[in-house]
Amino acid sequence: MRQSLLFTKTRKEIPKDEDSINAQLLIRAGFVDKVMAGVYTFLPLGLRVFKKIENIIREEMVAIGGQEILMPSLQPKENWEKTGRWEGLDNLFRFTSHYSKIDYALGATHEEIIVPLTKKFIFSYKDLPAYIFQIQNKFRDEKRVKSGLLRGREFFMKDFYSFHKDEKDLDLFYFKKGKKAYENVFKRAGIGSSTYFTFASGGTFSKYSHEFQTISSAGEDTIFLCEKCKIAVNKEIISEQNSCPDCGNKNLKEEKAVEVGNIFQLKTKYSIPFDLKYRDQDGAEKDVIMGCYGIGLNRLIGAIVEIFHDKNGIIWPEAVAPFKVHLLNLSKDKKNRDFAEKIYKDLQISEVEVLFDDRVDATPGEKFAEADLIGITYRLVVSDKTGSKVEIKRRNSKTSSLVSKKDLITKLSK
RNA sequence: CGGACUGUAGUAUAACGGUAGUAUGCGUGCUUUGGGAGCACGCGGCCUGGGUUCAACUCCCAGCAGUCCGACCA
Repeated sequence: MRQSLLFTKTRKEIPKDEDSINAQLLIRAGFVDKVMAGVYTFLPLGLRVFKKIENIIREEMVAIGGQEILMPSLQPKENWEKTGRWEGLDNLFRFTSHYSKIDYALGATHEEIIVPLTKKFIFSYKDLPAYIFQIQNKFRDEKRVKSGLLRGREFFMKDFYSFHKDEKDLDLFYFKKGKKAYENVFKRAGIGSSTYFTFASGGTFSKYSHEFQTISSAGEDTIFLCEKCKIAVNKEIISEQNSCPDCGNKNLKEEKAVEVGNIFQLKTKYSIPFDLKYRDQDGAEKDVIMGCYGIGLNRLIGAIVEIFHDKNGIIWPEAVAPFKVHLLNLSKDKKNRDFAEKIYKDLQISEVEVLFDDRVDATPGEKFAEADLIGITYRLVVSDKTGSKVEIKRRNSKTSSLVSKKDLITKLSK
């Protein structure tokens, strides 16, 4: 993409209505625009990051057997009444149609839709297990939005639901596959080393739910972690569980963290209200056992920015950067400009994602400052100084090197 | 939901009970080109409603909006 054609612009000034680092940098660099408190538009650069993350999550969900669907945000009141959450969930957005006077909910989560859905297809033990997920926007009437992208009123979530014939099968999937898939997602998104499998409250019929907490001072949760086992305990249950659940270590380290994922064993909590049953081999009718697994995409993006930035801007992990390389042409000389154009084309031919700062009216300082702010992993520079070579520098490195175009393409296209 | 603070050009800010200033941005022209470059000219603003006052952007009240703290977070 040519930067000269990008309709967004970067800003020098810190937005006065954002205190959090993630929102400040994402707005300044032109990844998102704030519409109102807790609601953001994804701009071209931000949407590319979003799609990178979305694809990582999708691949990992498909890898454990997930089948992707897309459920609606607009939902009927009756379904929510069946689970007692029409009144019971205080951050559910509810409203009445002006024409029909019918009540609706905006989906805060999708158990109320997916369980009636599976009731139309799951009848027998032969239909189980089933794994279904979606990546979709959620609405929650938060009493207080905060911390930029970390807690909003509308946000995207990957919600995955598993359906099992018994608790043993759920357990097996939950701990062996579900948990592993989440670890893969966070590892691929670049935050694996700072993310902890965390015991938390909220288990429906099981004692605990499990969260994936990534260490950050911007986090609203406090966790106590066992560095040896890479396991943590949320402060909310620390009085009943004050040691590492794995090794019994009582010397836990206190940290602030962002909850980037959460998995629950729902068991029969939603299958019973909707009467979701199956016929077992022995002819008996039994309740379907469920698990659910969520990852907030906006929050994950915000957490990544909180963790990876410096005073000049964002430092995206390569797998989620909007582009792999940021090519800057600093020269006005036609020969050098043509050389930069050639590199741009060759990178595209080699399928290397590239943002090309081809602007003629921007100064070198401006281009460097914007490149650092945007935070793309590799910065390439063509200028009067680089001659027939190209300067390459990683965003998180202080040093650069000069390479030939051929070596450059080879290095970047693998 | 309770509390605190804040609303001034696109953005970030200043001052003042009596003509609203600066930076940045945007437009035009010239100069400049390895860390948000320079000069000149131009464009553009007091959240909404009420009250006090001769006069309110300024003081008071309410509303709306935003941020932060707390509570809440299936």
